[in-house]
Amino acid sequence: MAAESPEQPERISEAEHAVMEALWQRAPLTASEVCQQVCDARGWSLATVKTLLSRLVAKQAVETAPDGKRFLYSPRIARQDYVGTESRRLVDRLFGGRAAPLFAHLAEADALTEEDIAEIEALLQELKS
Amino acid sequence: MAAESPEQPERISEAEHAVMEALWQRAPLTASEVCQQVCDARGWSLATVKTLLSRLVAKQAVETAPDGKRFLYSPRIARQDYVGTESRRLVDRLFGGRAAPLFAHLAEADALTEEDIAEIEALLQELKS
DNA sequence: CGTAGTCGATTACGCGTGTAAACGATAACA
DNA sequence: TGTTATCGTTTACACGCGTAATCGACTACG
Repeated sequence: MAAESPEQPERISEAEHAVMEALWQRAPLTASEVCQQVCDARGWSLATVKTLLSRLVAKQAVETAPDGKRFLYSPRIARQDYVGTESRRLVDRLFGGRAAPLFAHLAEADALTEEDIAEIEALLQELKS
Repeated sequence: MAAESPEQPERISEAEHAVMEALWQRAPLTASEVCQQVCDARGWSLATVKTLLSRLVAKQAVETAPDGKRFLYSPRIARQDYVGTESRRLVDRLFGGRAAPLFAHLAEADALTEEDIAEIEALLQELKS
């Protein structure tokens, strides 16, 4: 029975998330490659990326595979899942778990493009079928 | 020209947010009253609430008005605004600022109730008019 | 007038996070 | 073979957060 997989995934911080994004986009990557993807944008040094990668490994969000002398890093959790739990968390915290108010907010804040609206409409159609 | 209102509101933490919710629901309140609203649910002591209130005052998210010997606390920022920036932050971070993918996610995760769907549909109608 | 309760303010402390330097092993090159 | 570049690991440190005890002032009751 799957033993006990507490599997309560440790929370990923914002800086760590930036690293995850790099890995989700392309993996496996070496630490240096990750740095190439994110260091400029965030003004980080390679050392910082290394720390973040270690922490992600500790949190079991990333796994390593030896490649000669160095390691290759790959995500262990799917972006889908991360994004899902984070969205859910927000909806729960701010809107009592209801998605409609969130949507209303985005609408009111003009955060919806024409495209968004069209896509959402299409999705609604699917849901109703 | 509105001078420079840095107005870059300091980030409100999750524990602080719980206190804000109490104040948004009813204000002004004394520290003890806030505690009555949240201490049980979060397992906090009055001391904790006081600390959080102080920090919120420091962040200018809450203001105090003397009432005899004690203070009454009221929110200085509107829930609307808080919720708006937090939602936006999430959409930016996880979905590149596009709301449609967020919506798709919620749909896929069955996080949408019938009611949500109906409301969203109604909102869409309004938006299109 | 003293004493107990109540307030806000101050101080505390451990943990996660952001950011990075230092260290030790190893590979590559001269 | 000695030196340099490169890895991953270890250690560091300041700051914000969660959680709270303590302190000094004041009030109200006896």
